[in-house]
Amino acid sequence: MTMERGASPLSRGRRPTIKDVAEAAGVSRSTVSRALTGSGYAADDVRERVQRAAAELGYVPDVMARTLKQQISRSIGVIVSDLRNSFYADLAAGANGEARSRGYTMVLADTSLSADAESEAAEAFVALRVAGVIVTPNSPKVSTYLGAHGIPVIEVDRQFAPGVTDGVVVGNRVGAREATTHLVELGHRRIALFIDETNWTTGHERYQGYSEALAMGGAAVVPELVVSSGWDVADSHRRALDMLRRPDRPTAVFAANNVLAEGVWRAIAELGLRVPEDVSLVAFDDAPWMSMVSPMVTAVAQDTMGLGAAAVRRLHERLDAPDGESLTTVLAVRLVVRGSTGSCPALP
Amino acid sequence: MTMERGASPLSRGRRPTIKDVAEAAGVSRSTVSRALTGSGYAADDVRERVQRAAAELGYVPDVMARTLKQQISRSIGVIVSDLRNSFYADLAAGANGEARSRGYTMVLADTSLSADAESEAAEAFVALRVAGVIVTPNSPKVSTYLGAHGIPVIEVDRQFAPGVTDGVVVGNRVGAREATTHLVELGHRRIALFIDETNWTTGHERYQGYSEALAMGGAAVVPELVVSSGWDVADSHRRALDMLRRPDRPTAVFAANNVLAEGVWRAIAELGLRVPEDVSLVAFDDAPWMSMVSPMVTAVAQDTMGLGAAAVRRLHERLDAPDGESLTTVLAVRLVVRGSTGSCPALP
DNA sequence: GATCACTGTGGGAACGATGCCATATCGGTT
DNA sequence: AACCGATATGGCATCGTTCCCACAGTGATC
Repeated sequence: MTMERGASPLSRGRRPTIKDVAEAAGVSRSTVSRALTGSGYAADDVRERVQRAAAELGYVPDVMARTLKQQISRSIGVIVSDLRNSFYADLAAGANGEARSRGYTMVLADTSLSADAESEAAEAFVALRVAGVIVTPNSPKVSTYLGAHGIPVIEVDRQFAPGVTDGVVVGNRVGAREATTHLVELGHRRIALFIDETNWTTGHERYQGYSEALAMGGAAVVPELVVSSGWDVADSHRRALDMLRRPDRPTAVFAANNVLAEGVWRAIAELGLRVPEDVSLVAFDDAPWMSMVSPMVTAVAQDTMGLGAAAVRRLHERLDAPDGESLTTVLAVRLVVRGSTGSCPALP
Repeated sequence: MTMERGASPLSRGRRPTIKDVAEAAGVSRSTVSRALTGSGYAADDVRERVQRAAAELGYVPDVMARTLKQQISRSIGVIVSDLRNSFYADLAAGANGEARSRGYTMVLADTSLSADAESEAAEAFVALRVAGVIVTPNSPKVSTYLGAHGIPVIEVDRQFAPGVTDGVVVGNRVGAREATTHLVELGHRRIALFIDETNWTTGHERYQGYSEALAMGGAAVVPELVVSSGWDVADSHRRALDMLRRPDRPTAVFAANNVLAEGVWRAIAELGLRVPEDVSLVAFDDAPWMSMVSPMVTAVAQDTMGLGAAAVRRLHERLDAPDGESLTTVLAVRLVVRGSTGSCPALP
């Protein structure tokens, strides 16, 4: 960033173009281009003169024009569901860092959980001719649409088209199994599951992990203990209240994402239940608040920034090898045991 | 990779251009442009034919080319300090929503608190020829640089160049005064201030508010109770430990942002102090965790998404009137009294 | 002294879209 | 019959950049 002084040549309306630099340096536009980008011949003295002229004029190449000519974009699109959720914010932060270090800019779209906004964003990215798109998809539509337009897509966190589209996800099944097994080992058998949905991709896998762990503990899935409540604190809060008020309430709850965990936590607090004496809680995704509360919440921690960074890396591999086999990267998760999980109250 | 070479008309590799649409519809490029954008004459049947051809080809206009020709960009740059901090994430979410509703795309740069990254981002935005930039600045440099390049800047949350650059901030002084007055009214006099810095813009104003409230309560600022610890949880945590271990520890703490509040909260928990019996805490910026912990933290709540949205609105006003007087918008804050603040222990 | 390789530079055609201007057609008026 | 305004369309320059190609100069080799 070169700073300009007072009456800079910039301050008069029109932005300097390569032509202005060429005239100032007394060479042709071609030579300026070569001198500044470093591709092709340029005598040392000429190069220096051009660079000085460019600096004096405050010339900054127009990325639009360059991209138009080269037909190669240096920006990536990122579509996330909800920036206000720390998970997506961290994801975006991770993607941003990796993109920056590779000289890419990041165009971000927060869909606020709206399907329309997701499609809109995809269209905008096609129009912008981004090099690729990273998305936490809510349906297969985005990937299909972008794929049809020849834009590489990396599905993150959830993956609707494994084998067709690249993906970067975490070990959902293993993580959910570890979390639930942890509860089983503490003696719990009536373990509730709060989850957004159980049919697709990530939700399905977490449900599988939960169910496997129960089976290994000799218990079965009790349908009334499985709550599918979407991505909504209010709803999960209400349904947690209902469930925890019942006399045959579960002794432990596994909340499959940080939003649902928040609803459950609020319900527990509201009912004055003691954690973990009355009810244990374990969450998938270690949100910041979970280590602020008391007791701290046991959680399956994901390297969320790493997820974003890995997605950008995967995208670049894809750009380098457009026809390579599509790949799903699975990142490890880690169960962080904290105070919110304890022995089942029914047992000694 | 399977996705290419489907049955779609797109899959010839090359993306369809306006020329392809023109040929398919049997008209000229000009006519296509007029028919699709709706500016200028186009017979109904021709318009329809063109639209159908465009739809069939999956034609999406190239924003780059359009922008280059029109010299008017429909994207804005947003520079925030740290997306992982809920404050900045909410700000970005607010800006994104408002931008989307106005048909703008958002290019986001997270500087990770690095000054270099801030400059880099500014440069990238000049190169991208964005319509304007919204920034939570860490120095006056960004605004100066972008201003010199004729790019409108809106400074958000902090403002280094009031009267020169537009700004959108909150009532820092009033908010800090209310927070501190609340403590004073509860009988506190030894009130510590944790703040990032006290010399510029937002930090200075919050310090002023704190100091005014103390004065109104008949107390003076005690330098050793004012901790400037930057944007760093670890540092504020350590210094809070030091301060709260002393026998003459403060009876209340005002943490001037959510990061510092986190450090203080952790220190309080670590020392086993009771809140608010042993020490009261009030924070500036109501982060999500503050209503999850027990007791909940009294905080000065800002409409953070509103801040981002207001910045985008201000930017558009600026674009409509490039030479208008520069303006600083001040958004109201609201003290949310919760359980973390109580009567001073020394008094009855 | 002709040929060649190499260095260095400029001219000009793209890239994909827009929008000014010229032109064409047509019903209606002078 | 000439002219008009309105409607409708195409031709072409243009935005800022890159990069292919032509060309000029310079030594060195045959």
